[in-house]
Amino acid sequence: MASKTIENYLKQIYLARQESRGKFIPMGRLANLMEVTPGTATTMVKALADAHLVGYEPRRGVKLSRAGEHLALHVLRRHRLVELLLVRVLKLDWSQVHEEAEEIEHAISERVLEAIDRLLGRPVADPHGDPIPTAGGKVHPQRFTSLATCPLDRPVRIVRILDQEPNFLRFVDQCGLTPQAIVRVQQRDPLADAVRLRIATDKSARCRILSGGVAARFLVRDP
Amino acid sequence: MASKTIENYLKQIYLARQESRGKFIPMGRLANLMEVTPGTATTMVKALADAHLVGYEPRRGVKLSRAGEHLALHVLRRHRLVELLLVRVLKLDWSQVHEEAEEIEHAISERVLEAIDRLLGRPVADPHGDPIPTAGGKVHPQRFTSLATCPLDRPVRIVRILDQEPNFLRFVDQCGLTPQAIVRVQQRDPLADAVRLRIATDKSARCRILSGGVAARFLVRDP
DNA sequence: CTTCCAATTTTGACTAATCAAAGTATACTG
DNA sequence: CAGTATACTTTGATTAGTCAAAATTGGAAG
Ligand SMILES: [Mn+2]
Ligand SMILES: [Mn+2]
Ligand SMILES: [Mn+2]
Ligand SMILES: [Mn+2]
Repeated sequence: MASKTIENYLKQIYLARQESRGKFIPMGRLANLMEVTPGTATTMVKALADAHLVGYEPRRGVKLSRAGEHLALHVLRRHRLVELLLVRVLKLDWSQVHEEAEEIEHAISERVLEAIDRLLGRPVADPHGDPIPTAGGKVHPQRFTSLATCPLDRPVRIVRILDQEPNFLRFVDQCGLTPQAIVRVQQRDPLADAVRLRIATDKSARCRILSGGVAARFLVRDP
Repeated sequence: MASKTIENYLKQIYLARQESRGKFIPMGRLANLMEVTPGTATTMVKALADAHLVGYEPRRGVKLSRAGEHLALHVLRRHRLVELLLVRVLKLDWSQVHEEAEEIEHAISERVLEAIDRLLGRPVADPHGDPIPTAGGKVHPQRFTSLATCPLDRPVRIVRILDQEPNFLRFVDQCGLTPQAIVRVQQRDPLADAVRLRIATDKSARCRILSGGVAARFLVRDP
């Protein structure tokens, strides 16, 4: 069995590659994500390479092998199913479940995972809208726009939040910008880097202004 | 935070002292329970003593300090609440939950624990009838007899099984000797070391024969 | 081309947890 | 009481994961 440490490295490498579409993750980036010194990351990655879980090219970076990606997806599946269990069954606040799942994801067996999946009715997304990989290790590729890029003056449905930071999530909750909410972007001001929008379900007709960077963290699709 | 290893040692010391009422647990016994070599147990216990979690007397053994017992009870609380969650909510077989909880008990926070406790309605016993320590670290002292010692020909209620071994628990399930079952001991033969009993809920009026040792693992009280 | 810098790798050291095997003390046994 | 068996402790070594600090390198800037 892969250790907790190994699982965390693989998951982090997987997630890092999602954003920056380049094949290799540089060591400095990985070290930052794992909150270790660069030397530690280098040492660890060489060990992972020996175990054929990653490919490593000195001074270029690291990328997952087939086996490594497979393992990373399993960890991600556990993480996201646990998050959903914590929210739906144990009624924890969605702003907190990421941190909790970070530990629990390493402690549950295939049996327990299957039981959670069954209880929740084979869900396809976690509380933040992040897709849950299948038991076979497949992720349905999402091609969503965001509040920073979607068409103006048309209602769209928020389907995913690309941020796990508790304070940010509490803010999102406050605004009513949670997944499933219907919103309409009214205006974008590129120079001010501002996005003005209205939340359909908010009767008070109040507008919200978000920066472009924040708006980009809300993925949306047609309602 | 205490490591997983430390939590397991403390819990094992606590449980070992329950049975053998002597104050000190000998190193050999602890090493066996922890499935490590005696030298490892000695080394570890000396570290625990330095952290004031146990008292250690060379060649006599180890016992929990106030702080150590407190921590052990917290681990036990997590373990037993997790077991109950797995059985009641996730519908896992009670023969398997002990092993599962053995890992999960180290991964859940106070927040998650409280949520489980709330969801389950502040239960006082786990699926095996083992008492769940309170958040404050108290255990209600149970004074039960067992099928090996209870009066003959009187109905009694099974309240606790002192064994976590999956095969044994499956056998218990099969017989219908699970907690809450009502049984009546018909006869004891000390020489043959045999206990004959009937399960009240079993219409077929079949008898079971258990050895004295096995019978002693079923704690009972008046129905 | 040289020079220099930032990112990376290497080196040496440390902690937690473990084992094998050698040494020691206690308890039993005659 | 001496001799031995058993339980325990000590010693030396190993593995996983980590950091600090020194060494290296690949490229950007002049
Ligand atoms: Mn994690
Ligand atoms: Mn999530
Ligand atoms: Mn455990
Ligand atoms: Mn139990």
